[in-house]
Amino acid sequence: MKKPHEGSLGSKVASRVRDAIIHGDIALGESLSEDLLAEVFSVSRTPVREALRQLEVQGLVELHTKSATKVFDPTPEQISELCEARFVVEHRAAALAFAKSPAEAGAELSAVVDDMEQCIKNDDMQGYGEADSRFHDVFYRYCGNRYLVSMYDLNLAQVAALRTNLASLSPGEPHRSFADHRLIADMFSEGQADELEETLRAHIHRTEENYVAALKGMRENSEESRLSVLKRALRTDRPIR
Amino acid sequence: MKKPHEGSLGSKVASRVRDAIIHGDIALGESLSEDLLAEVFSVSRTPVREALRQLEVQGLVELHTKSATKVFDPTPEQISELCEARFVVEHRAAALAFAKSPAEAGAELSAVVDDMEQCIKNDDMQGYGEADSRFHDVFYRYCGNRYLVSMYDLNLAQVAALRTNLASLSPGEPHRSFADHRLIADMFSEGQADELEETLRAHIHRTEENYVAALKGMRENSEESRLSVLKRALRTDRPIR
DNA sequence: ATCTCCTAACTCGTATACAAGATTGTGCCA
DNA sequence: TGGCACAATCTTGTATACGAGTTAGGAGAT
Repeated sequence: MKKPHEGSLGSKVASRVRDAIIHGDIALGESLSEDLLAEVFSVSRTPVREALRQLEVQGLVELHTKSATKVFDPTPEQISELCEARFVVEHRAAALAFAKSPAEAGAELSAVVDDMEQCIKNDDMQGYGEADSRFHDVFYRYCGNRYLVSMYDLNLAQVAALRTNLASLSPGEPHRSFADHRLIADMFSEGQADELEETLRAHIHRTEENYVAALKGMRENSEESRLSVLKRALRTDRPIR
Repeated sequence: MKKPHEGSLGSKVASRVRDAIIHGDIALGESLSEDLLAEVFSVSRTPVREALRQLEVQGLVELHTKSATKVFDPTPEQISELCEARFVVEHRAAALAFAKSPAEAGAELSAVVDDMEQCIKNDDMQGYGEADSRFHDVFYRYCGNRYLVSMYDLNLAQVAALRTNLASLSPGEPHRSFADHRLIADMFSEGQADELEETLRAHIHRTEENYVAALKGMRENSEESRLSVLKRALRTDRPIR
């Protein structure tokens, strides 16, 4: 009795497309098509459809009947709502994680912050972004509530996509972001729940402001062949099976 | 440019199966099959698969590769986690609803509570359950955050299913539940945020205890023909299209 | 030159067929 | 009688074909 559809082609396609969106290889707002994706990955439309449904749940694409499906393209209001919802769930996850496994979770947080410091020294922005994801992931791995985890999954991918697509446009980052994370990790280790909540709120709120600000300065798209763009973006040289 | 897949067969099938699970026509833990559902609804497996994927997201069914898909069958721990997550999101939604539309939301809450009172007088348990759903729904319709709404959707159906499948076994209900709702509606109208949070927490916590207690007393299933059970449960006399 | 309408291409929705893994029951053997 | 192996059956995964709605672009008229 195995778990859901882990090894299915649909999940593999979903992963590839998700990564491409998160890494900015596919632009926000770009329109996709099931036929095109099927051709690119050399699979039929069936797993592609399943993949797009998964991505829709995570808010990465918008499906329209009998019309193109488009990569999500958030408005400023949407970003605010996303960050608000994220804070609501995450501060509770952090509290639960501290209640259940303060030592282990605290150690992991510190370790991730150290990684972040290294990435900043090496000017490795992608590495920093991934460390950022791992940082917040710690709360959910130790919170012990599968429903909070699935709620987090609802906006996890969107947050990651916004980070790589917009954060790079914010001057002063990631140094202020890094200071936040260091602070949060320390407060967690010392069990300062109230201070942690406030710092987490401030951190996510600053993130929100950065994204909204960066959003005001993005238009034009490259006018290249759709197929070739996707082939490069999705790295089809690495076969999906 | 129409919205997602509202009118699709997949969504219709999902609705029907969801209602059947919520109303207790399909037992918790029962195993389904795509072929069977397709036959019952006179559609192909394709929309059935899509429906099951939707229900999986809402936690109503569990999919297993190359094996049966089963209706969810929560453990006590799972119920606790469900209620915890629900409270986290809902108390925030309530706060946002009050901040945005205190008058309208308050009026709707009071109206729903009046409906509840009528249902109790008429001993209409199903009506009471639906009113219960509408009550909590008010917070989300006025909270103005689409992400909180989608988070709520993650456990909305499960909560409804637990209510009809387990709540009837709890003596003293729904009178205590009704008192909670009246209290919450009043506190909301008066803007007593802190008291509302505590009452909401107590309400959901009592709900949790009722479900967990009721869960300890449910085994055996009727041994009827699977197909005929489903045909009756899903009310195939009402064609799906 | 511009606007309108119509057609052709494109997109998703559904049905069907085939393939592969999982389950279950049965019969053989110890 | 108990356990094990095997095969028939059931389940889901994937591919393909067809249909219906949408969109975009071009031809024609003004």
